[in-house]
Amino acid sequence: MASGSGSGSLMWFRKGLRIHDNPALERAAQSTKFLYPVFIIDPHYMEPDPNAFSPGSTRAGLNRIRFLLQSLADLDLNLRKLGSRLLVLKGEPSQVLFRCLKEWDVKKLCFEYDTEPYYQALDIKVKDHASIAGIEVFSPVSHTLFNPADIIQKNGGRPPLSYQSFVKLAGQPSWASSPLSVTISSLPPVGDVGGCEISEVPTIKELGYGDIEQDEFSPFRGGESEALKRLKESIDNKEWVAAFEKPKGDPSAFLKPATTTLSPYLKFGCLSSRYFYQCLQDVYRNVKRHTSPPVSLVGQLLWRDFFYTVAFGTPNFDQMTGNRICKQIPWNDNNELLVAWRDAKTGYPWIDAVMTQLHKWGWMHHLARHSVACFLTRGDLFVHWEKGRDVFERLLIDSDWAINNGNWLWLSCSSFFYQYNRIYSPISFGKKYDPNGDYIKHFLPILKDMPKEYIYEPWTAPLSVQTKAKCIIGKDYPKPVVPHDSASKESRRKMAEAYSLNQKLNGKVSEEDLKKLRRKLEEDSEDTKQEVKTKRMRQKLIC
DNA sequence: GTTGCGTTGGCTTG
DNA sequence: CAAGCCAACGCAAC
Repeated sequence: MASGSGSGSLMWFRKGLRIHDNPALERAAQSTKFLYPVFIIDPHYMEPDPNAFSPGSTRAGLNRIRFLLQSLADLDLNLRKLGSRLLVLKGEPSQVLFRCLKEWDVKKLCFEYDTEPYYQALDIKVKDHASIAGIEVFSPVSHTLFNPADIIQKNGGRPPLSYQSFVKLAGQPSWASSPLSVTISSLPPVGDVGGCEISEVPTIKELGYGDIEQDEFSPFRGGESEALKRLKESIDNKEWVAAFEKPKGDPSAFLKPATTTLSPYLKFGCLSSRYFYQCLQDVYRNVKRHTSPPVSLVGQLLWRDFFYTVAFGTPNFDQMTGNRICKQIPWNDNNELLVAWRDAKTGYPWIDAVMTQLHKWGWMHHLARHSVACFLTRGDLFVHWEKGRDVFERLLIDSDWAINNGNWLWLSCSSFFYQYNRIYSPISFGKKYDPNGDYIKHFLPILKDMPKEYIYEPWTAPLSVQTKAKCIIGKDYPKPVVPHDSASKESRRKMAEAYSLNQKLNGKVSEEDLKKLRRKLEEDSEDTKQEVKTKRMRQKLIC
C-alpha cells in the first residue's frame, strides 16, 4: 500500500500555521516529488473534559480550541490554493508521525524548532527516530526573532534577566532583518496516503462539543488570512504605529482595543514575527519620529523574545520549586479564594469584569491581566501564582508557555520585578480609565443600572440605590471576598518577611523554611487580631 | 559599598 | 496634569 516512491517529504505543522515566511515549509517543498503537510490532533489536548471548570478539554478552553481549528481550516484552504492540502491525523503525536514516515517512505522531515519543554522532549525522540531511519531533518528557528540559544551563549551560558540586557545582547537583529522565505506559488502534490487514516479538519461539533451555549463569542477568528488582514489594518495606520506606547493604552477599551490584538496569531504562528517586525520597520522608515523599545510595537516583539529566551534557559521555569530565578514565597492554597477569582465572583467589579472578558473572549488587555494577576497573588489574595497561571493558560487564546509563565513570575514579584509595594488597586486602577464603568457594565450586566458613583464599589451603595439598580449586594452580586485595604497591607507584610528570608538564606529556601514562615505569619496575624480585640475591650471599658 | 536603574502604582499636593 | 512622596525591592555597574 505504500507509495514506494522514496521521494516523499513531510511538513509537520505544530505552531507556525502559515504559508508566508515559513522556512520549514519552503525546505520541505524543495526537490521532492511528493509533499505531505501534516497536522496531528492529540486527543489529550482536544478531547472534551466534562470535569474541567470551563467548556473545553483538560488543557484548553473552548475558545482556544476553536481558534486552532479555524487556523487549521484556513491553512488547509491556503494549501489547496497551492495544489496541496492539510492531512489531519489523530493520536499520540510521535506514534502517528513514525507510522506516517514509514508508510509514506519519507526521506525528509521538516518542522519548526520549538523551545517549549513539551516539544523539546518530543523532538529529541523524533530526531533520534529519524536519524536511525536515515531521514533528513530540517528544524529551523522561525517562531521568534532570535534564537534563544544564541542569546544565552552570548551571555556566557545564562539567559539575561533584564529587558535592557537582553536588548543589548540581541543587538542588531540580523535574522529578523534577513529576507523572508520565498513566496511559495505552488507545492508538490500529496502522494498516496496508504493505510494512514486521514481526516478533514474537524469542526467543534465533530470533536464532541455539540451543545455548548455561549451568549458572547470570542471576537477572534483563527487563521493566517485573518492574521494578515489584521496586520494590514494595524500598520496602515502609520501615525498610530509610530506613536504606540504600551503603558499608555486603555485596558478598559473593548469596542476598539488599545493594542494590535495580534498576540493569538503570533502564538500559533499564523503570523510570522519576522514579517511583522519588518512591516513595523517599514513604517518607522517612513515617519519623522517613532517610539522605541520597551514601549513601542517593536519593543513588544522584543519582550516576546526576552521571555522565550529566559524560559528556554531556566530549568523549572514554570514552577516556584527548583526555579533558580524564582523567589520562594509562602503562598497560600486557599481554593475558595482561587475559585472566587477564577469564576469572576470576587465582589470587585473591575476584577470580575476582567475575568469575565477572559472567559468570554479569551483575551484581555495587558494591563487588565496585570491588575487581576496582582490581585490574586501579592496584592490581595496571596494565592500561588502557579494557580493563576493555570487558569490563564487554559482560557487565553494567546496563552504562550514562556510569556504566560514569565508574566506571572513578574506580577507576583517572584522574579524580574520586585517592588511589591506597588499594588494595583482593584477599585481605582480601572476607574482611572473608565470612570463611567462602561467596561464593567458590558461584561457584568447585573451592574448595568448601578450609578457610576458606586460601580467600582457597589457594596458602599445605600440599600435604596441597590434596590433601584435591581442589584442587591450579597444576593445578586457578591460582597468583596476580602477588604482590599487590610488584605493588601497584610500581603505587603508577608512579602517583606518572605523577601528577608530569601535574602538571609541566599535564595536557598527549603519547603521546611517556608512552612516555618507560614506558621510565623499566622501567629503574627493572630497577634494583630488579639491586639484589635484588646483595644476594643479597653475602649468598651473606658466607655 | 555605593549608586542608578528598573515596561506601565496609589495618593496627595501644587 | 505633573511632581513628589510612600517605603524601599534586587540587581548590575562601578
